[in-house]
Amino acid sequence: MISLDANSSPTPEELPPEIDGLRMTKQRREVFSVVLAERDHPTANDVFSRSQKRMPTISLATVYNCLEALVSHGLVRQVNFDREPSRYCPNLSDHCHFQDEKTGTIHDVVFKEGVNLADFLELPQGTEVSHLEISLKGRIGIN
Amino acid sequence: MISLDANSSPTPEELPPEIDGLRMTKQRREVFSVVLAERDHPTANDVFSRSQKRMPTISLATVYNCLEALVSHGLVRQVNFDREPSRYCPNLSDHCHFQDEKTGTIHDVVFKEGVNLADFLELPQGTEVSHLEISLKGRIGIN
DNA sequence: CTTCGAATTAGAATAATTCCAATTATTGCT
DNA sequence: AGCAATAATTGGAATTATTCTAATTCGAAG
Repeated sequence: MISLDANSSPTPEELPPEIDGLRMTKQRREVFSVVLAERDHPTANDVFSRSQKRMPTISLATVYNCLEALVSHGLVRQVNFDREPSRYCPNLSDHCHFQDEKTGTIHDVVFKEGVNLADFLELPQGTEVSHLEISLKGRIGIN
Repeated sequence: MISLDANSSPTPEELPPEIDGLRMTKQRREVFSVVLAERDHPTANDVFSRSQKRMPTISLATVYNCLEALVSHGLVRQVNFDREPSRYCPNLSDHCHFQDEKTGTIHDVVFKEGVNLADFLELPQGTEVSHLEISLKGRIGIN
């Protein structure tokens, strides 16, 4: 299991050759380590420019490919706000996202203990939810 | 107040010359009536082609302008699913959206009675939520 | 009727993302 | 190890929803 400890994220070299059945190529390790390192919900472009520091030959298409691979294998979450560019989040715990309207910064927001979807939504019986995204926007009171 | 009755939506001519301080031009009335008429969460393009039936000279840019005006005046809601084209929804009651993965169809999902955001989210105190979007994807059980 | 700001229009521009075809890397086999 | 088959990477072109621009038209107010 990959550490989600804020103070020590793995370097690309520290990542194993395979995670959850996903072959970790050099580029995927680089991209994954970038997403793990700064948990600031970077866009694909952000990931691209950060990756280029260590791996100047990586291409933007590859960054998109790697992110897509990581997302579809459940190692990274894709975060969308309206029509803004997608962002990427390595926090796999159940949470949603709040965007500070002032700065654009995105914060993780966790659900209260024991909260369950079916508890607050009038879903038709038999509905299977495979994907849920909750996006909030507003201002943070305390600064 | 505009009727949200599914069986009788207003024709453009029936819409007043101003709603909520928004001047209702011919085009805005046309666009609004289209969104009110078929509550199937059309994209801007859908709205464009439907509007063209009655008003062949309307332009896509105008449809975007009108939708933006209606949205920013709170007469229509903009609905986003991942990176798909935005869709538009005239249902102003508190609800969220469920996309059937099989068909792509979007359904309104209402909250259970008396449910409140703060009840299930661990929001930092003083946070002001100005905008909330909940998007679900999955399969509908009963057919 | 004229004026003036707002709305509309067609088309160009933008920007995120995806596609494509060619190259390169990696795996599995013998 | 050598080789074939498969998968990943690459750069650049293509796509597509949306926004912008500049010119025209509309409509309300005087």
